[in-house]
Amino acid sequence: MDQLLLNWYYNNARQLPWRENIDPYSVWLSEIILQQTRVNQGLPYYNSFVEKFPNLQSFALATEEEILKTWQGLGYYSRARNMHRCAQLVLNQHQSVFPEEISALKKLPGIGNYTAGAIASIAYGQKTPAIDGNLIRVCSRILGIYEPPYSRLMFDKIHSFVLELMVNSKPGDINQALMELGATLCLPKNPNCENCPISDHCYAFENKTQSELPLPKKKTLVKDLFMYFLIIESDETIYIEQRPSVGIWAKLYQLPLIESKSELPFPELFQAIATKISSQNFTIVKISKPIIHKLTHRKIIASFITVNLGFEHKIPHVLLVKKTDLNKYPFPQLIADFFSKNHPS
DNA sequence: GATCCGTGGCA
DNA sequence: TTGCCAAGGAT
Repeated sequence: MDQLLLNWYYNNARQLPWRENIDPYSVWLSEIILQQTRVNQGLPYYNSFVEKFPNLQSFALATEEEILKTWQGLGYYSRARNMHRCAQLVLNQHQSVFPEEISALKKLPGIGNYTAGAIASIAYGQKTPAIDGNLIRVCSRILGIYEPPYSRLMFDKIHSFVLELMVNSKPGDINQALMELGATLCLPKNPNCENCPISDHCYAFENKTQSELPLPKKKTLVKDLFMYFLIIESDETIYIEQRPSVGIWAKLYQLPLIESKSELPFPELFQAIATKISSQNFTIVKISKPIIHKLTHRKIIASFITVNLGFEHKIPHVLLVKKTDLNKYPFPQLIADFFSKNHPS
């Protein structure tokens, strides 16, 4: 089965930049970017990172804010912060070379079971399965695994199956071929079994049960979150602030924010604004129609409130910046969208 | 093990 | 329009 799979892979693999010159830094960079992210979405980011930070040293010596700015719009920003810490650790403790041992790789920030396996197998040729969502889907169908996805039992079954495929084949190619199969043919819905090189070996294909494998994941509860952003600006300047170092959009920048788990009635909102800007001397010019911004686990209902400040009042704990400098700060997509519509650079 | 952490494409 | 979920990791 490994030969069928690899023949298909070598003839059908997409040409991707991280597959051209394989080195640990490129593998690491691409694997982190592609966590929970489709190739089409991550590809331009990979190219930007390689251009700005062509090697591990340049990545490690950049500032965290530069990394976050380059990451802006890709989501799951802890990946960017962890990558920066990881690069500095590799630079300072591993002589700028990623370790080969799975156990050592997993100690690095942002590198878990999957990514450690991917780096070890693709960059260093070790016989180590890299089990991601694609392998969960592909292997659960091939083997007919009716276990909860991401359960220990399922990982163990997939691990031993993939290990067998690697006995006489290049491990990095086996992992990538299974992922490529999952990403292009063995899709969650309407899999393209007609073109699958190993459908003759597939339990789900034989039993026509592709649609029920793998078993569905638990749905995450989505809670409402109300955000009231304050637009406090002059012709050339505007107030922004940095978010806390934990939680949603950690360390990114935004307009001064009032946040609530429920909708704020106007009197409470008015009082919250006064508290936020430490002044009663202001007027509300306009409140935008709410914008819905969906995260995995939150439905954000965002309003943008235009506020006129009293004469020469300075707001504590926020930054007064030139609008022409806004492109230097990393913003969440919600805020970046606002600026692109209202302050096109 | 369960929850937190983005964004966007697609049916 | 809504739901699904993608080359997952940290806590």
